[in-house]
Amino acid sequence: MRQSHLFTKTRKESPKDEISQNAQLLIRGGYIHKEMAGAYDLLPLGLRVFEKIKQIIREEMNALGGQEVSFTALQDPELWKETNRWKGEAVDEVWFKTELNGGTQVGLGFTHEEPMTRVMKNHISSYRDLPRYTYQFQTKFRNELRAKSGIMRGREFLMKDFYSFNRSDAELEVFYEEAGAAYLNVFRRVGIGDFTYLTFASGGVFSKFSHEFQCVSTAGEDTIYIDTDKRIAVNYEVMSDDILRDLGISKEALVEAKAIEVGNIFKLGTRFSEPLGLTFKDEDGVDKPVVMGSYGIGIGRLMGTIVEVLCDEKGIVWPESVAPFTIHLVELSQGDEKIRAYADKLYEDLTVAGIEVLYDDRDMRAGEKFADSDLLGIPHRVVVGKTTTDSAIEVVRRKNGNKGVVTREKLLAGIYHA
RNA sequence: CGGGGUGUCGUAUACCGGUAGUACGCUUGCUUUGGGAGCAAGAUGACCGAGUUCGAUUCUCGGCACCCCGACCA
Repeated sequence: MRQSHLFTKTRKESPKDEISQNAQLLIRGGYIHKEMAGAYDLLPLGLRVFEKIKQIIREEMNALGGQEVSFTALQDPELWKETNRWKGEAVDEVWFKTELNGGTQVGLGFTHEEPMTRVMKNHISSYRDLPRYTYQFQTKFRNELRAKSGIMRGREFLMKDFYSFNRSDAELEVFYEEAGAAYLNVFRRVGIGDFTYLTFASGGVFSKFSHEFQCVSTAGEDTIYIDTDKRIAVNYEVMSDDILRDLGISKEALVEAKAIEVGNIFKLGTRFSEPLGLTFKDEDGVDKPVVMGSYGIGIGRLMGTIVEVLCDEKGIVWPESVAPFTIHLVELSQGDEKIRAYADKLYEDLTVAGIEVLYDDRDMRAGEKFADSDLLGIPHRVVVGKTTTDSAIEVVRRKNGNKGVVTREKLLAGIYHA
């Protein structure tokens, strides 16, 4: 991608209506645009990051046996009345409700347990049909009383929601552990593994605990207590001596921290299968309710968290796995046609080699190009200038500023640092 | 939802009951050129509505929007 063709521009100043670091940097870099409180547009760079994150999650969910689907946002009130969740007060008034032209009420989904369960009724009738796992990347609507923290808590957001359908609590238990491990894989792969802890949290009405994945950050809204040796944590909401005893954690070992909830997994049991009539015949011909679980990750929140946790005073620092491009090629030809031609050719060759390159071919001063490059946070900056030769091309690593030279041959082979 | 605050070019800000200024960005020209250049010339702005007033961007009221604190957060 030639940067001169990219329709977005960077900004020197942060918008005054954003306090959160994630939104400030993403807006300044032209990754996103704020449409209204709690609703953001993804611009080309932002969409690229989003798709990278989605693909990592998709791979992990597929490895769990998940089958990808995509459900409608429109929700049938009758279905939700069966689980007693159509009433606004039952769900903290997060419903966006609207109506069809004829006056029929519909809702915009804030989660999908009900419709997912209903669809599975058409396909699950025997123990031979189980287990089954589904997931989707789907837009959720939540009418939050107060949107805040930039893209971390929006009124419309893309969520990966995964649903498990098992024969028994024991079978769910085994799967639940696998799902937790897959979640840790996701957070490791997107670059925040070192800061993210499996956290015991309230199980609500369904079970003793649910598990959250909490990423330590001063931007977090939750408070957790971390056992750094065991790499687990307890949410302060459920913190008590009894819980610590159950978990075999000593109080002295705990460190308090603010954290961002980047994922959450729940054992639902038969909370939805019973009222909605999702049952199967077991080997003895007896009807039993399906045992369910649900597993969520907010994609935008995860993107915001990566920004919050890894950025520095100059801007965003993307891990290679989710960066919009791998290389930021910056030419400093300043009117020198030879340098310009060299950079053009290098851009073409890198692209042909299958490397994702953002090519800053704009006619600007070096300082401005470097500042933009730092702000955008692409992992490797390749600088083509007066001193560039095939045997010595300058590469700077964004995350630590380390500067080195590499041959053209190595660069095209995907080796960016000597 | 309770409390507090703010709405001025694209962005960030200033001033003012009587011609709305600055910086960045944008256009044109010249000079410059490895860390957000200089000079010159331009274009672009008062959230909406009502009221007070000779005159309102400024004061008052209402609306809307946005931000912050709290509450909330399967």
